[in-house]
Amino acid sequence: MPRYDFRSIESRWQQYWEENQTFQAADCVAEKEKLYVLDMFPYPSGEGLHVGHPEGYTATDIVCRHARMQGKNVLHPMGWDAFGLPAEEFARQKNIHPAIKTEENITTFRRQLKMLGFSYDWSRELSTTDPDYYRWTQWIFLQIHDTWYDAACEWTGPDGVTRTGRGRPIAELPIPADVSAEGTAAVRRYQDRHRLAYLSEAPVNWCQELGTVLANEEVIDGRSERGGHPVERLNLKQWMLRITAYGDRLGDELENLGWPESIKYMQRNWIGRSTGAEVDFAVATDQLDHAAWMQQRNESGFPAEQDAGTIRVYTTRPDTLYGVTYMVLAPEHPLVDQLTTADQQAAVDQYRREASLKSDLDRTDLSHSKTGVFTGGYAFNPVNGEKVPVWIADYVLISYGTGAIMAVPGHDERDHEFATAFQIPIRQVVAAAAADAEPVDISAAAWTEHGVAVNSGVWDGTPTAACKAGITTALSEQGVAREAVNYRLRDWLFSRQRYWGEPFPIWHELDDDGQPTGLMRAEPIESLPVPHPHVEDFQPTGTPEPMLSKASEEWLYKTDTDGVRLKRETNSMPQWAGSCWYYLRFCDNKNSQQFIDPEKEKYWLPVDLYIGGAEHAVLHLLYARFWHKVLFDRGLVSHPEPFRRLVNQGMILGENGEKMSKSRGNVVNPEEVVEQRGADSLRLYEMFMGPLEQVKPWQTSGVEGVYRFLGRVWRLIIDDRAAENVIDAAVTEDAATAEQLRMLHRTIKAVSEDVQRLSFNTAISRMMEYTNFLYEQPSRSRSLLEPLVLLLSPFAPHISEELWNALGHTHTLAYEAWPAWDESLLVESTVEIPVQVSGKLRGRITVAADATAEDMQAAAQADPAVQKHLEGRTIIKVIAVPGKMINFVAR
RNA sequence: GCCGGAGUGGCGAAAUGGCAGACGCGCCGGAUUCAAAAUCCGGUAGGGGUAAUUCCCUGUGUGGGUUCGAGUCCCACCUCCGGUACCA
Repeated sequence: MPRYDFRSIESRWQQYWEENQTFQAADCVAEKEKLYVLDMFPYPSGEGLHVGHPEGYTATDIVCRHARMQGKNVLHPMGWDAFGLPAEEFARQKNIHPAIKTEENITTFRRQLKMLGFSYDWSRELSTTDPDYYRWTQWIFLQIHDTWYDAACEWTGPDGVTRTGRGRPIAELPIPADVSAEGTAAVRRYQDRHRLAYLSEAPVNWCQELGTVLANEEVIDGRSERGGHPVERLNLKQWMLRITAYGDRLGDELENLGWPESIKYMQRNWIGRSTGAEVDFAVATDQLDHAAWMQQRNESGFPAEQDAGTIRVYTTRPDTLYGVTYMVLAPEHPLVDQLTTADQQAAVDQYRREASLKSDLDRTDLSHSKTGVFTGGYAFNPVNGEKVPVWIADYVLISYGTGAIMAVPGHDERDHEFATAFQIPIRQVVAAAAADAEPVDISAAAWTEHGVAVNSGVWDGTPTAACKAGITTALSEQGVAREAVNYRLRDWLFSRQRYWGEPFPIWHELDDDGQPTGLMRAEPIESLPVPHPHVEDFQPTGTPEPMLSKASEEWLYKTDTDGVRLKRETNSMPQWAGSCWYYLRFCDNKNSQQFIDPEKEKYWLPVDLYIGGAEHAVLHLLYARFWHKVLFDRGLVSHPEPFRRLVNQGMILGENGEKMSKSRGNVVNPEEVVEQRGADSLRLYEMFMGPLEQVKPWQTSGVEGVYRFLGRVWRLIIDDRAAENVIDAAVTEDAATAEQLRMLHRTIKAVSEDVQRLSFNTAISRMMEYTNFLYEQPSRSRSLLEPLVLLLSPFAPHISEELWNALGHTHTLAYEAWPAWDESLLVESTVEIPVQVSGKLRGRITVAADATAEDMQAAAQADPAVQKHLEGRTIIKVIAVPGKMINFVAR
């Protein structure tokens, strides 16, 4: 019994915390400083917890327990990201309903997390699959659906910052007169085209085997990330979210976030903003007189939409227009047919067929060399009237820019490779700016640096930057170009064909023949949630027809009050949807009137610390920020960013230094560790392994080490030979000595500062050192032990509660004041400092702590060891840092 | 290719430009024990020297540099890990 019996201790305290609701957070406590600390909530897989989960979760738990002891009001919730494909795949194989399997998995996860003693406020638990939760996921979708982006709107938000561009209610969208003249149906279609959630026919990654479309990032080398099934490209009507409208703000507002620079960088890269120009090239035909076309453009100006008979390209290097020797259209480009001549038709058709079979990822695989086909058609270069051949090639993507490029092989690597392969002329139009630079040679490779224009008519000698601006302005005035901004970021493909996802709160109007008219109605907010329909058959439909189309007629159809027949949208939302806003719902998870009470939102948000794996660096974090900004624009949240500080925990590798995986047989099961050494040992070990953010291998013997440490702390206080928890005889009520106090306060300071910095491994080392020190002491004053228990409690809460109790306290230590250190007790009267001679350590002297440089020098020169090294040498210089070190520079 | 991050004992690691290797693992030795486990105490970068020591030399991926002084700052390079990749 008085041995350190973690089994009984841990279950007893977990029960105590639960019964006393120790960690329930009160909302809107004005007199306390709030702290919202969030873990990335897990997908409750059938495998249960792995050791990576407790890593981040322990880190946040330490921060929270520490903060409570500092008197802060702490929000520390947990929930489940429970929609998703694995449960559906399981259902398909075992014919068990995903809802049942999901509930089972959640039960396991909850039990495992409780077993680790995390101080979550479990009353705020939520699952994305709860109707009460997805009701509001659907509601937020309707807010996004009800919003258009007014790029010109200048406004000042509740944060006091003035921005340009705002998501506004669709009712405020100005309707052009010619549209309203066509009637209400035309107006509705016009609005639908401008919503932030819109339907679009687009080539998507369709996986027959999984029975769903996949996001680009879910496709690897032409196969599904999950299961490795083949993926093909299909044109399907899909829901898209207009995240590109927020591209600039998502990029710019990263600036002040306390996030790792690498993550910010990755997000900026993902957004990939570039600036340049759109330029129109007139398609050469027998009838076209280029000079006349230019004249006409000069009068009409640059058309907003690309007009017939012109190829519009996007370029970031308008300064290289004189170097254009050919153009390329994406194979899917609508002008291909028009440009292709009769004798090239067959080759073009075949090339397009081949390209259509490849996914974007196949096409962007750099390993294959450039392919393409000449269309037979030509277009006029607006800067010099040259006729340039137009090709099609799959290195140009229809989904980026205008789907067409002007090719400048002299100054673009891809164009150079292509031109070389097809013997197209390469022309130099940029030269090195510096007079003494080596001449640029573009025969073997493109030269992509900035310099000065050459072979570029009136622009010769103009530096690249000025030339870009100059040509763009000049061509704009002639009506053949305009400045343009492009993003690598695409609109977010938001629909899936899966069963186990949120239904869309959208109805499609049907005509008398039961066919969709293309007009839609939103589900009225008061009838949310659109319930997740029950089905019995989880086999994929085998077609792009979504799984939800297997639902009952009653779910699928209704007649609206005006007599219009309606059919439900049968696509479902992707797994990202639920995780886009869960951090908001934690603040107010039981609210049946609103997705969050504005008062609670103002109080708790933003999240002060968000810890999770780096695998979510881009997608989850970008999507959540996007939703948050839409809600912000619509006045539904008061902060522009959801997560103030972000930390990525490093992956834990197997004992062999490889990634943990079943196939490698190196998976460590946390439940077994808890079984053998207890939750406190697991928590402590995961924090002791190394810096939180670092990738580090598991060492089972390391768990043993921290377990021994906990045993040592236990025996500092408890007499482990007694039958009951009896305080050890060595524990006294005496006053501590000055040295003991110095060690204590040094430890308090170090641990406090380390916790602040999330440097948990060094904090634990400090407590170990202090414990080792106490073992050397002939007697142990209680005043030296109680603070240690408090310092240890965020790391190993169960043993700490037990020891606190044994020391005579009747209440939990969760809200005891965090120990304070007294700086005056830290100073020692004397210090030992190193003495160097010419930079080499030659001795040590002990001097008064406040010794001056002169005192130190005198003491050092009196030291025999130092004297030996100074003998016969001339001291050139003495560097003495009081209290630190002294160095004689001698010759 | 590009962009990050990291290279320190047998291992995980520590170190505001100021005594490299704290703390832990492992290993070695001792105490305790009939014996073992557990526990407690001591040692442990490498090489050399000494009867012994608070002795000497070398050492933080490689090569340069700045500095009285560099694991730490600067330049070049090597290796590993992560991310990303025809975005015009």
